[in-house]
Parts: sequence; C-alpha cells; structure tokens
Amino acid sequence: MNEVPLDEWASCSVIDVARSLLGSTLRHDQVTVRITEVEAYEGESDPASHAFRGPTPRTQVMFGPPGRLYVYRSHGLHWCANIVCGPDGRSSAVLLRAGEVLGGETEARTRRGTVPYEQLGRGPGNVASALGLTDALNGAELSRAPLAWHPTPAGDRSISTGPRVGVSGAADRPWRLWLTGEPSVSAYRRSARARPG
DNA sequence: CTACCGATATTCT
DNA sequence: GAATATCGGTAGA
Repeated sequence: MNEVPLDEWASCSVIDVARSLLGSTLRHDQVTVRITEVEAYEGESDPASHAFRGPTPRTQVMFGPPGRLYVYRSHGLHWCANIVCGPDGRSSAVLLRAGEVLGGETEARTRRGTVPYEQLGRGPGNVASALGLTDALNGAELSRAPLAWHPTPAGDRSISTGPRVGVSGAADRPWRLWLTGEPSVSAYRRSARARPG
C-alpha cells in the first residue's frame, strides 16, 4: 500500500487511509506517538459509526474537512480520538486504537502512571490519555500547533486485519488494522457485548 | 484467564 | 426521563 498524503485523504477510501496511518507519528506538545493500531468507520453507510444517523452536535466535526481530530467521551470515563477523512460533507473517520510512545514518556506518565512501557498507549482511551487529547482538541487540525503530524510509511512491516472491537453492529467487517507483532497492540478480546456470530 | 462496574455526554423516546 | 456507548481498571478464579 502506497502512502496516502494528507491532502488526498478526501479522495481515497477510508480503508486506504487507515492502512496509510499505521506507522505514522502524531505529536501533541511534548508527547510523540507512533500509530500501531487503528479502526476504520465509513461514514453514514456504516452502522457502527457515530455518524450513521446523520450529523448531530457531537459528530459535526466528522462531517467537516479531513485532517482534523474527532474527540469524544467514551463511557463517561475516557477520551477517544479519531482522525477525520473523506471529503467535506461526508463523515468517514479512523479511530486511534493503540500507539507506541516514542517521545515525551515522562509527560505521558503524568497521565498514565506507572505501567509497562508497551502499555502506555494500548487501547483507544489510553492512546488519547498518553497524548493528552481531550475535547479541547476536538476539531483541531493535525498539521497545526499544538499538534504535529508526521506521515511515515509502515515500510516492510506487515499489516494484520480483524473485526472491529466494541461495536454493536457490523462488527464482522475486518476494519481493524494493526502492525503485525507490535507489542503496544493487545490481543484484544472481542467485546462481550458484541453480537455473537 | 473472565466478569464486573464506574461515571457521564449524547441521543432517543 | 431512559438507554446507550469506538472502554479500562480491578477483583477473583
């Protein structure tokens, strides 16, 4: 898979963008994370997407231009961050599920505490926490301060795919992607609430 | 390894 | 007013 530059995220399929994001780095202030696991959500046609029932105040940013963050509160406890892609007016997005903390480990640990290094950014809530992403960053552009986006091809690293996690519909679509063998990616068990089958 | 449950914005009725 | 949610830490087996 070729690298898809940010200015082409509007015109490529969300799955191509998702593959392209793996291996790239995102920095917020002092903390830099290499993206190791993502999940794709294909806009209004995807029953698992927050945008499935059309735009709402919360999902408004998903319908905006690509290259911005969509940050939402999960289960009242955690922040989770998506990268918006697809053209303006459509609502595709890629959820950041895991990452490796390459820089700013000390600052990341002020939020994540004393956990093994590979668990600093394991799980969507923890990635956002390690980076310090909250609703204050909702709608922020990836390429503008305090964020910095650095596209990096995964190179010869192989990419694995599997069913998405924690979604109540269309969990069978293999739209979770991760770097094979990457220690910051947990062997995620399927949600107990996910539809059997 | 599995099961439970917190704590709240958002959405639906 | 009630149900739901792109989850993670902890307890217990």
